[in-house]
Amino acid sequence: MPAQSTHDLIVEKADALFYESGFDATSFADIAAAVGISRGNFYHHFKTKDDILDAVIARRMERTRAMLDGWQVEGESPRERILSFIHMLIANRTQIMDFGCPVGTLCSELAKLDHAAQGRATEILRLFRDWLTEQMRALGAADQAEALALHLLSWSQGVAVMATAFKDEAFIRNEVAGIEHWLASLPDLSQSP
Amino acid sequence: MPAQSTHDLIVEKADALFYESGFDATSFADIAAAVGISRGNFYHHFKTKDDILDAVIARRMERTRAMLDGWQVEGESPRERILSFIHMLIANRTQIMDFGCPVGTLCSELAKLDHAAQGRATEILRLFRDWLTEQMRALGAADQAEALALHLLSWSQGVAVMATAFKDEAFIRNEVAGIEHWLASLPDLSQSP
DNA sequence: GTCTATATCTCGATAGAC
DNA sequence: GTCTATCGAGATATAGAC
Repeated sequence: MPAQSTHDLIVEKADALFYESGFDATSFADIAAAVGISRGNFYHHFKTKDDILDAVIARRMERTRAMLDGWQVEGESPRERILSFIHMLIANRTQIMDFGCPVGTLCSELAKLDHAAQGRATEILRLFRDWLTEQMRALGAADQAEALALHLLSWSQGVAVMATAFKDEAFIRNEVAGIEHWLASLPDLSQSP
Repeated sequence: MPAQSTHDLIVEKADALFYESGFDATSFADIAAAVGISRGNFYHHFKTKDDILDAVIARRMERTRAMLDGWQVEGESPRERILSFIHMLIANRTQIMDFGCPVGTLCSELAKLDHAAQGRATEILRLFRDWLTEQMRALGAADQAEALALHLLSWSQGVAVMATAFKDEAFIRNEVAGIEHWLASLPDLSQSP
């Protein structure tokens, strides 16, 4: 494995800080301190804060694609693959209770800032939507596939917001059980003629 | 109606700006400009920015209580009252697509800022939770009442986040129809012996 | 590619005249 | 109760030595 470039290290640390403290509240000094370089050195790699945001969003896009590809290969059925998505809420529960969903909270913040990158952040959410739509279609949902995908994505976003506000792990587990029950109740029409 | 005091006017304008731009991104200068007073005059009314936040949260608590009381009086059944809650998503759809839910986004932002007022913001959400729990109990949900209330609150939060990200009014209407269907499917046990 | 030093701006907050 | 003037801190961003 090659040594990580300063450029990539900045993006990695900025990604974490934007998640944990928000984009606006994270300063160059915060990122520089996390990376271990001086503030001045920063501008050799990124000219503006918005450039870093673009790089962070691009990184999240890449990693999301890789994660979805992994679930696609590992899952032996659409239902199993959708469960991989759902179980993110359990796997990341501690971080979610502290900072919410990385994508949902970024979209909400950029909306309030009326930031130009708002559309690019939504693209990450669209990756999930399209992947889930594909799984729903494989379940035979046909023209209902996208609505079901959006509903599931929305459900997970609601759980994340509530978990952050109430810091309630039992609520997360309860809702995840509810989602699993809902998924199981969806009829599988893919074997029909 | 008495003339509105400068104090109350500051809180009203700050409330709107915190919603539309976020707490952190809203400066004293922004609020002062909206109210039409100088920055210096500000500190006669509020000593710190956190004091304004506390006043804004208190205002939202009051107004939420008043709204819930109104629904309680106007609604002729628990089901009707719950519909009043659900239809907020339709009535406020334009603002929600621009800025999300005022309460949910505030809780998320304060969580990332690790702000001391985080718990007070959650109290607003708790008002909705407890009121909805009461309605569910009136429907005969008994020990499931709070879980149903949290589920509905979570559902609405998810719709708000998604609506903000995708700017999709059809999605809101679709989900509201789904919530109405879910509500109608809940058995009413309140008439049972 | 990394550093120090600095410019400029805006922030929250204060002092004091009226 | 409202204003102007100003402080110190910290923000983004730049210049230039090494």
